[in-house]
Amino acid sequence: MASTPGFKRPRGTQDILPEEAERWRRLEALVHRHSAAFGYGEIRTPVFEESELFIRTAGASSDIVRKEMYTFRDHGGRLLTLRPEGTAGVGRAYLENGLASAPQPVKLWYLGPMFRYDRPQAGRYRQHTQYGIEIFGASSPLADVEVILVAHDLFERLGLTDVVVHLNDIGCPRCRPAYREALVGYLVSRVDRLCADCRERLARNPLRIFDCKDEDCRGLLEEAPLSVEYLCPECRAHHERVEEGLTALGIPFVEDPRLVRGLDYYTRTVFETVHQPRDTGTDAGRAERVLCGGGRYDGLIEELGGPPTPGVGFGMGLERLLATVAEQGLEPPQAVGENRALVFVVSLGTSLAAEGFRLARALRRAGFAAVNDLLERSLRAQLKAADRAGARWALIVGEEEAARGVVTVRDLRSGRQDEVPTGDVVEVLLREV
RNA sequence: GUGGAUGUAGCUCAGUCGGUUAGAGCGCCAGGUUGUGGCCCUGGAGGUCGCGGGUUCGAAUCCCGUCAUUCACCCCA
Repeated sequence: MASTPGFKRPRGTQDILPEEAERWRRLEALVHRHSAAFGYGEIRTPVFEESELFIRTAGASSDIVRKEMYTFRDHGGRLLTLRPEGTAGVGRAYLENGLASAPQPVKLWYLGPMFRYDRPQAGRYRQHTQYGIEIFGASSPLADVEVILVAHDLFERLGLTDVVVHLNDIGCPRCRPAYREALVGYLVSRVDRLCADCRERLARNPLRIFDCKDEDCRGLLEEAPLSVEYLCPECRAHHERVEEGLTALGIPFVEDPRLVRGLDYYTRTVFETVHQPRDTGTDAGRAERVLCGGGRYDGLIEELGGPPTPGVGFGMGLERLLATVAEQGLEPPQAVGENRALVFVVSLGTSLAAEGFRLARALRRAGFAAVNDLLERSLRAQLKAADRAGARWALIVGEEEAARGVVTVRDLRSGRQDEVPTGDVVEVLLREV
């Protein structure tokens, strides 16, 4: 990264240049259409909230709260935090705007930047973009199924295959204590075989031990009690119906009894959608990518001071999604009506520059993309610029044309050109496009 | 927060054992063609060698620190 200028972008952030920005625009447009097609409404909430909101919902013991929040005090002394995830703010907005009294379920989607003070790595940034959906007011497993379906079908629309859902159920406040006790009981008697990290987890958040990559810990966990074995009858039935739903819809999933989530507000269903390339050939070292993570959070709204309200949703990392799409040689689909042929208006000499602007304006009003020369360059240089810009036509206005009230229309693909009366140019091009 | 690798032109990279004006390809600009793009030819612009310090007669090159990128952890999207 050469750095002639004195300023550099902050660590873990990105500049998105025009070519890449176009891919973003297409993906965002697709997300918009896709969400609407499922009947979700867009919600836009602030990028910062009271710090307490995140502490309360994510949990004081979560990594997000312990070390990843961008927190600051404003001039009024308020303690604020750049949002590290989307659900808390949406839940807050749901309550604050009386959506609890709207017809249920309330289905919302959002897209925007999230901030976490992480160490940057492949597919991980301090500012990243998340697309997420939330369903409030639906306790049925059908809602869980739809949430997973929305993600699955988005991947399908992008042409991504090799995507599989990892599914688990971590129970509810009624059955989790018993499970937690069983797990801790199992591990406490074997604490000497746990790695240092896991000993700490044991006290703070024992479920997280399932995330450990240490071989000894993993071996120990082979025999450990699993949350699905301790589900109460209601949770068990819920879990089974989610699986039935996925099966009925042909959504590939695997039971992953060791999948846990980092945030305290999850109940019952937790899932991750993972992309794992089929060819294990060359870059086998590349870790599988978690594109989407989510689950059910029936306690969230109550935690925020609202009425008991079930919720399910997911968050999806768009940087990762875009990177995965690119790796697979795919492009986000173009939106209809997006592509307008580009016309380059060549004007020769200072006296005709205004005519160049006028022609370009007329073309834009007719729906073309049109640019005109701003450097007063030679004909040769302007045509070269037109070529590089990928223009379909060059319109040439020089002394000779101006004197006769015509413009030269050059087709840059074939090299053929004709003179057309100035007033007819737009019509002629419209016929050809 | 931990460990490894890497920082030379806009981009991808050479640069020998420490040696004098730091190079190539691509890209950019101009000319060859005073009104015709792509191909070709010629020329040109563009560099605090990431930054700071140290060793040395002399540092892109060696040492230390720092920042950034990247890979693996922690964790997550």
